[in-house]
Amino acid sequence: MASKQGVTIRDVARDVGMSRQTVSRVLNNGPNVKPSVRDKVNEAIERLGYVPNISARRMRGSRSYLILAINDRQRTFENWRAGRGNDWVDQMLFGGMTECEKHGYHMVFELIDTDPTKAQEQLFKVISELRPDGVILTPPHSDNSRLTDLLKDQGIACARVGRREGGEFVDVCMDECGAGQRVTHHLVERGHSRIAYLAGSPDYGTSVMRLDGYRAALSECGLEFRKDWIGKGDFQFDTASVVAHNWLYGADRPTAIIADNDQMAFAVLHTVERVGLRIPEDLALISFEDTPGVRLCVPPMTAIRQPTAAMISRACEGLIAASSGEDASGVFEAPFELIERTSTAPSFSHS
Amino acid sequence: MASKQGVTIRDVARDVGMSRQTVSRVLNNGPNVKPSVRDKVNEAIERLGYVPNISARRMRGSRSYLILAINDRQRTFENWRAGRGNDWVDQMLFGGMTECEKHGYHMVFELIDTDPTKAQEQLFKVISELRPDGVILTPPHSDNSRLTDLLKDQGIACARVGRREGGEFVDVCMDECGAGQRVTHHLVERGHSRIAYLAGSPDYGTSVMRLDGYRAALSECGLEFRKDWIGKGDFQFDTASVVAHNWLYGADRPTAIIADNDQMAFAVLHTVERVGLRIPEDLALISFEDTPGVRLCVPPMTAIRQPTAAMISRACEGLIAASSGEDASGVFEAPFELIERTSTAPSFSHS
DNA sequence: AGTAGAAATGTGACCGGTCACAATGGCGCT
DNA sequence: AGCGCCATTGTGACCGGTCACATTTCTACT
Repeated sequence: MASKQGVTIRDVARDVGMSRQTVSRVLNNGPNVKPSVRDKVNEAIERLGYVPNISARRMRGSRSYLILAINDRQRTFENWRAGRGNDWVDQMLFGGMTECEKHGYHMVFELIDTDPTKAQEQLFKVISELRPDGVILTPPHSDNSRLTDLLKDQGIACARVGRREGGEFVDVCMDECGAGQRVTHHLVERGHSRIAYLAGSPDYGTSVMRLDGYRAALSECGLEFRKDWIGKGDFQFDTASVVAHNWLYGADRPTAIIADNDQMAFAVLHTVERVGLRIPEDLALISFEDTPGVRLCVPPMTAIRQPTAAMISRACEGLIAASSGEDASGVFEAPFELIERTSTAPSFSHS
Repeated sequence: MASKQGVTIRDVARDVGMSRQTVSRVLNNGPNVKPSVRDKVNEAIERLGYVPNISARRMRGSRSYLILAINDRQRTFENWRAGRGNDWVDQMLFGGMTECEKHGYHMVFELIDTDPTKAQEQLFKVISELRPDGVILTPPHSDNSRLTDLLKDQGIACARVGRREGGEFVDVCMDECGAGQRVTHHLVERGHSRIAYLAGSPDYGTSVMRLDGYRAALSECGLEFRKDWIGKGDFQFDTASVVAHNWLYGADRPTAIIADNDQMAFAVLHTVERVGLRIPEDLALISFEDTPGVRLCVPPMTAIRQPTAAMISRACEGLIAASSGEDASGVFEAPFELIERTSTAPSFSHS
C-alpha cells in the first residue's frame, strides 16, 4: 500500500517559504494576501499537485464541502423491483455536479425510509457522521417537518424539492399550475375542445395545482368544464385503465386526455389499443413527468419535462451560498418544458 | 446557528468513566474489551445519541468510510440532453446502499470526462480531496488503465464494472455469453428457427461475448448460422433501422431479431411498424440492456436485465472488505435475468 | 521624523477521532 | 509470595487543515 496522503499544506508552505496560514488564505480566497504571494503560492500548489483534504478541512473549519441528497428508500426499491424506469437520481447527479464542481463540493446520496420517525433517525445518523454543509430533501421527505426541524436544530442548511413556501429554507420547484395551463393550451391549439383530465391524488399539492391550471386554461379558451371529464386516478396504472376505458368506450368520448403522471398515461395508451382506437388520430395523449418510458413508447408521448436537473442545480447553489454565510432562503421556480412528440401530432382529424 | 457538533467520543468516555480509547475499541469491535464494559459503552452511545464523525475518523485513522462511484460525464450529459431514459445511477445507488449501510459506509457519486488524460486529472483531484476507501469505475472508465494505475499508486482499492480479468482488482460483471445463449434458446423454445442478430460494435468485449453465445446456442439447437443475419450495428438507432429494414422488407425474412442494445431494438420496433408488420405476431424482438423504455413501449419488450444493482452491491462489498485488509480481488459474475414481455409472446404463429 | 492604523504574515491551539505504546489488572503456576 | 503472561485499560502524540490572536511590515498623515 502506497502513501495514504500526498502533498500537504505544510509542504506547500515550506516550498514557498511562507506559513501554513498564508497558504490557507490563498486557498480560501481570504483577504490580506499580497498578489505576488498569492501567485507564488498558486504556482506551487499547481506544481506540487497539492489538493486540500476535505476531512481535515471540516475538522477545525466550519465547512465540509459535502452536499447530502436524500431520496426515498421505498420508492427507489419499488422502482427497482418493478423494473420501472426512473432516472431521477441520474438527473440529480447531473444537475448537482454542474453546480458542486464549481465550488469544490461533492455530492453524497443517501436513501432513507418513508416512515417519518425512521426517516428522522436515519437522517440524524447520516448528518452526524458526515456533517454536510447542506441537505437536499426530495419528495416525500420535503414535506416531513421532522426532518427540516432536525436540520434547523443542527444548523445545517436545507433545500426542499417540490415546495414553494420558502421561509427559512431553499425551496426549488416548478410552476405546476402553469404546466397544467400549458398542456391544455397545447391541445386547444391543435383543435381539441373535448379534453379530459386524468388526475392523480388531491393529497398531492402538485396534482391540485396542475388541475387548477387545466381549469384556468379551459376558461381562458371559453371551453366547458365537464366534471365527468375529471378522472379520479391514484397515480396507478390499474385505476387509470378503468377510468380511461369508461371514457373511450362510449360515443361521447374526449378527443384528448391529459394524464397526471406517466403510469396513468401508459394506462391510457394500452386502453386505447384495446378499444381499437389510434393515437394521435383518434385521441391525443399528454403526460406530466416525462420519465424515460414516454419518450420511447409507440407513439412517443408529448409530455411536460420536469426540470429536475435545474432544480437540483439551484438547490446546490443555494446550499453552497448558505454555507458561505449568505441568506439563500427563498423560492426558486425552474422553468419546465413541453416536449412535443407524436401523441399530440396534428394528424388528428377533428372538424 | 446551533451546535455544529453534538456528542463526542469524550462525552461517552466521561459518561461511562472509561478512556476514549476504550470507547473507540467498542466502536470498532476491537478485541480485549470486557463484555460488561462493552455493554455499558454501547448503552451510553445509544442513550447519548453518539455518532462517530467520519471526518475525524479518517484523519488519523486509515479509513474514510466513503466509496466513490465514478460515472462518465459525457454519457450522462448526452443521456440528459437527448432526454433518453437511463436509470443507471438509480440502480447504482440502490445496489450500493444496500451494502454500504451495513458497514456504515457512504456513497459519493462523481462525474469525470471520457478523455483519459482529463479523467486521470479529475480522479486525482477527487481522491486527494476525499481519500475514499474504494472507487468504483463504470464503463468506459473501467477500461482506462491510467485510472487503475493511479488508484493502485495511491493505495486505494478499485472495483471495475464490466470487466472480468480480475488480477489485483475487484471485477464485477455478468455472463454476457450466457445471456446471448439464453435469449437464443428463449426464441427457439417459442418455435423460432429464423433468428437474426443485430450486433453492436466488435470493439466492445460485451458485444463479442454475446454474439458468441448466440452462435453457441444456434449450434446447440442444430440451427444454421447465417452470416447475412448478423447485422452490423453501432449501437445507434439510425444504422440499426437500415439493417432492420433490409431484413424485414424481403420475403426471406427472419421471424425473430435479437438486438445488442435498446436503442437498436427501438429502431427495429419502429421499422416493423413502418413495414406494416406486427410484434409479436410477425416478428419476435428481444433486447439486452433493459433500460426503462423497453418495459413500457408497445408492445413491451422481452429483454435481458443487467444486474447493475447486484454488481454495484458486490463491488461495494469487495471494496469494503479490501479496506479492512482482506484480499477481495477477483471476478464476480452477477446472474442476469431474462424478463419476458409481450414482444416474444407465444402468439407468434410459425409452422 | 514619528506614529497611528491598516495590511500582511505567523504562531499555537484545536477539531474528534485513532495510532503506538505504556501501564495496570487478573489469573494460574511454581 | 513471587512470577510470567495475557487480557484489559489508559496516555500522549498525531492526522491536516482552520481558528483566534499575536506579531511584523507597510502606508498615510500629523
